[in-house]
Amino acid sequence: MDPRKQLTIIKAGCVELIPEDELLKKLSKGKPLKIKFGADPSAPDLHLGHTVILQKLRTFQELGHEVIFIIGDFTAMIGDPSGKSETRPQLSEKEVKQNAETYKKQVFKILNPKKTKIVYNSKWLKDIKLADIIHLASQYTVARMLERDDFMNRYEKERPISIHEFLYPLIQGYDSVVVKSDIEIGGTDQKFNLLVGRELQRQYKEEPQVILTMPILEGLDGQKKMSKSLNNYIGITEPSLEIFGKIMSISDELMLRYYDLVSGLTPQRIKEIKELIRSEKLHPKKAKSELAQILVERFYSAKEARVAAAEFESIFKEGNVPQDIELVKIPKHELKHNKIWLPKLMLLCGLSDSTSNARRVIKQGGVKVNNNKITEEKAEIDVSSETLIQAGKRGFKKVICA
RNA sequence: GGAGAGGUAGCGAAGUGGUUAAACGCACCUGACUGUAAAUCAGGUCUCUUUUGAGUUCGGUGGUUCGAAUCCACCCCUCUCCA
Repeated sequence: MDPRKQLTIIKAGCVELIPEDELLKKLSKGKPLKIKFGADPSAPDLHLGHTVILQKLRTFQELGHEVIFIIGDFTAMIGDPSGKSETRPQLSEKEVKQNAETYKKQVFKILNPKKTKIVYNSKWLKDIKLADIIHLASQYTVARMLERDDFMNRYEKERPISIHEFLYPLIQGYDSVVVKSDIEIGGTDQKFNLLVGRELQRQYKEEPQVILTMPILEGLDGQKKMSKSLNNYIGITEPSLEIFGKIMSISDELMLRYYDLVSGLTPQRIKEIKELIRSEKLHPKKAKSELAQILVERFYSAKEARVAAAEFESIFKEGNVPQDIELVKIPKHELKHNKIWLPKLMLLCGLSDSTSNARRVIKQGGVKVNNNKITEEKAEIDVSSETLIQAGKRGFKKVICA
């Protein structure tokens, strides 16, 4: 494809492309480019936030380029401090390996395996010599390290910065040298690291990579970045109804942001949708439902998306209960004359973390048993036959004695 | 190595001997209203206890005291300045 056309497609939705003219030059060579993406396997499951970049990588693949997917199994042991104002705990080798496997499996929900090369950076890092590291470290100064936002912030706020954290950008950059990447892509919080890679390639007499940063997706709260540890994420392996429901619960404002970043629609189409909402020709709830369907379709199928949408309506509009509810078996020894104290039951089937909490929720009117609201915390429930327990808007469990 | 500052519940931050399970803000949960949106209002947020109550919390360990997050000792951790 014409390099200029490619450039336009590549630029869509990205925050920065540094430098643009170099990319155009690389594209003009007419050869497939190596697109580097480094994943930190400390987060075992992929979520919607990761897909912002993965979709872009896929676009590259569709344009005929090759993705080098680096699993930072070695660097994970350092723990990139990006976006966090504190040192991350170091992971054990075993944890890292497990997480890396999960990653590998999930990534191909989006990427084309034929155009993806997965590599572990421990391959070239595990035997690296101290002398090499010293040489590498000599390429950068402390002052330049402190240019990085989160280092500077922590420095100013008198928060600890460990020396080994300085190694992270250096080693990540060294990966670029090793794989001879043409382009490296990352979130905006990775800008510094990506630039270090570019710089190092230059020092090691390689052609410097172009860097491309993508926006960071906000989590369900609309404030902080989406991450598993903040529990504000939508996992791509979550059940379809769960994904659907989570999208429906985000704010309208956030929905527009998600349209921009993860809908995969063309910029013109997104603009149209925004305009329709603004002029009240399209109800925000409808727009949200459409977005939810797009996403379920992406991770499952069109059919699954329709089913999820229908079921969602059935549950929340008509007050029905979901089709598939986990059935929890209650051991006999917990029962007295087939009955069990409700808070205890909620604890056993996972609707509450403690009986204290269960009691609170009951008192607040958030619990239904077989569709009858129970506000008496002393309630004893007969579980000799299958019984439906609801806690809050989303907690559904069926219980029966084993 | 020397001098100083600091470590309180998910986070931020009060509290400097007793009515403090610990103010306040954020976050989160439940209910009302809705579109499972936002805004708003009401209630809640250590654990156990089927009401009464109990137990464990304020970096760690000991101590003083009728009584400690608050006082003392030692230890661990963080930051700043000096070397």
